[in-house]
Amino acid sequence: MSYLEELNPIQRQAVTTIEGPVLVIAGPGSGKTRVLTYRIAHLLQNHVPPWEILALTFTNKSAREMKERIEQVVGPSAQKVWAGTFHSIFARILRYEADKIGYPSSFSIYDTDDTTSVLKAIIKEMNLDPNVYHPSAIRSRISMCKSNLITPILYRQNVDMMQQDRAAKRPYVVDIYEQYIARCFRSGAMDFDDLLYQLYRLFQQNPGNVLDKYRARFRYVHVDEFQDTNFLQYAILRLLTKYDGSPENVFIVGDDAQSIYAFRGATIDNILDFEKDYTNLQTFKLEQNYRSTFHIVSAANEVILNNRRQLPKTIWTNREERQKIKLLRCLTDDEEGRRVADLILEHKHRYHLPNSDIAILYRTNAQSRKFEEHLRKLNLLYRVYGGMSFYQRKEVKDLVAYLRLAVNPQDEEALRRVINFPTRGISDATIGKLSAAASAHEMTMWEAMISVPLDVTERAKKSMAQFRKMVEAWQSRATSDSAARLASDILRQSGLFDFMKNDTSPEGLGRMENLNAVLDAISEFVDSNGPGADDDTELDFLRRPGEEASLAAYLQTITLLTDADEKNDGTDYITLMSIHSAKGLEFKSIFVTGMEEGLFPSFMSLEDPNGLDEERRLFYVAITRAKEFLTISYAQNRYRYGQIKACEPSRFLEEVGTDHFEFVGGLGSARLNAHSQPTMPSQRGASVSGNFSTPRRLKPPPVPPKAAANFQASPAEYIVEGVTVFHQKFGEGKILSVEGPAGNKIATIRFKNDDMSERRIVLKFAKLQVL
DNA sequence: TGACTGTGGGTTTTT
DNA sequence: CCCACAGTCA
Repeated sequence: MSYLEELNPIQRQAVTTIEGPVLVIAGPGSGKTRVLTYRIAHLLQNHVPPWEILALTFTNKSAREMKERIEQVVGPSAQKVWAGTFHSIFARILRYEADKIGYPSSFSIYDTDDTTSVLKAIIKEMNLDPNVYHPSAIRSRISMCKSNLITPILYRQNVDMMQQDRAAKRPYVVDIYEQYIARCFRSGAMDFDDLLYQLYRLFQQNPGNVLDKYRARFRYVHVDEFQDTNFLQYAILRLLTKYDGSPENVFIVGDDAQSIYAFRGATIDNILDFEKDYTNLQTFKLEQNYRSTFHIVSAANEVILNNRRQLPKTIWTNREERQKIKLLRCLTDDEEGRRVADLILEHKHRYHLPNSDIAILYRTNAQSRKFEEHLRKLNLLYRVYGGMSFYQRKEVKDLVAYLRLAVNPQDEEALRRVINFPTRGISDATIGKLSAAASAHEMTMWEAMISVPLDVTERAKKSMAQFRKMVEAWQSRATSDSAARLASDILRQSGLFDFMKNDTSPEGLGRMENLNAVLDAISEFVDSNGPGADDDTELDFLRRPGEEASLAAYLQTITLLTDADEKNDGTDYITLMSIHSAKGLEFKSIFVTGMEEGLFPSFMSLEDPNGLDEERRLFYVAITRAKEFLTISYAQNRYRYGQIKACEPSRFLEEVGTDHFEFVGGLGSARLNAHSQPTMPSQRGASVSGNFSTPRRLKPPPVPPKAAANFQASPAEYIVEGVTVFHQKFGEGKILSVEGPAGNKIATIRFKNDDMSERRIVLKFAKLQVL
């Protein structure tokens, strides 16, 4: 029982309370994951069979980590615990039970792009204006409905919602919603919300007593990050664990202060409801922070105090004081990028940090570019998360669409995607007729292709017949043949391979590589999930041999992956990600960037106190990711929509006591100007340093006095081709080239407001400041 | 059919 | 500024 000794008394109590409902309120860095994993390990040690244990998380990554850590304590039986994301576990259950609610077990999963594209098609068919019925806005409204169990019928009965739609001049949203549901169903497809919603329906309707089966099976249920669950997720949890005679072994872990998904329907009410619904509840509060040093923990406490509603708790640490929080004031977003990169380099040397100890966090993904630029200049390796995942790339989606079609030909989105790609003589006009026929008969395009005679050319008919034959051939092999072989045949027979192989550009080769990577991934998937992967299947009624290795299972898995789930190849890189994706992670050195009003907090939230509180929690999450070094930066001017805009420092900075900050030297190295008297006056608000021409001003003064006051020459090594510099006499200019030996370099510069087109300037003498 | 151009619109966060 | 999309041309 040595693992119990690694826990503090409260943690140990929580872990060893194995009967009845348990709520663990866990502050950042308080050993939340440890408690969760050790609790499961403890169950296993006490002879609870692994398949009776369910653990639900939000990301694949945390599920994987959890499994690994359980395995370290109890060995391989950990792999049989049902640990995964809500979406992936539910997809798996739905795969087994699909027929009970009228879906094929090989149902497709529509990702956000698929969903949007279905909505676009519906909007178009209904002759509605896509500028009014903005597809992505409709998508989020539908998503909101599903997450709150609002069916189209309830929608129509809901006076408020109907009123909202009328007020927004889009009274037909509910009709789109209805159409959308019908289409998805016909196509044998579920979107992300359906994976929860349809499971709820299944459980609620309980055909064949299916719910009782799962109740009996999952006797120990765990939920991580409970503060991020939405109404629907909680409803499912309740169905599963709250009933007459239930042992109510529900173990939930969360922190209201880290709730950052309210915008997606997560609600703190779930924690409060949990206390009401499970009356035997035992609550444990983990308040000791083992992660971060003093200034970081204190700053976090001070900030979160400004939120209105929260469960009372105080996070404390007995880790030593160490570093203060570095605060970087930068003139522009570009300078922010440069200085963060510089600081990282310096940091690495001074403290011998590997790249993997460092992360740059930001509010919006678009901010990554500046950092990438400057990290590249310093030859620092980095990886950006939150971009397009592997499976979202066009070529991969194309191949996957073919695979989806082989498994489920009703999949309309897949069909649309590939029916004429690569081109096979089925024109847009033909596709339009096919689609219209399908709608008219309330069937899928695939069905229409089979049974509705179309008024098209013989050539088009022939092409369609050929296409059909090809897909049918794959379809007949989909369940019997090896997924890997089938996929490889599909790549060739579809014409994708031939289409791609002609492209020998570097990008083309990369795309080809990606396709091969999909094939490899399928082989690997089959190997690790195939028959024999599990030796006591008969005890685990959900594991049917072979089923888990099917092509359908693979396709359903990959749609739920994000780029955070891609394997890293062991290289040592700096992490760049949004704060949202950093939730649950920790790094020795964290940079929280872009701390400006309107950016963080986001301008979308400025009007709304709840929104602001959520932004504040997000800031709380951001700074508590840091173990030892925390650097916070903001820019006074930032490009937005291609134009430079003056920015105020974020209000959140004022909420941290100045004694936790160290103001770092550099160009804008005054104190935080919002609440202490700036040592350099006139850096606020609209007084954009004049070296940027504001769009409305026709002729900016040639030597803006304010910029001159702030002028600080940059070292010669920063002056390289392509950078923008400021010269005290000539103003803003761009470096066209740099030549000559080190120490005696000459730069060719084009200044914006200068009669001469170019000037050659000897760097040794000239004072230039990189902007 | 594909490649190119202009324009219009948009930035919050994600399974 | 950056992207997606519609429309035009070869």
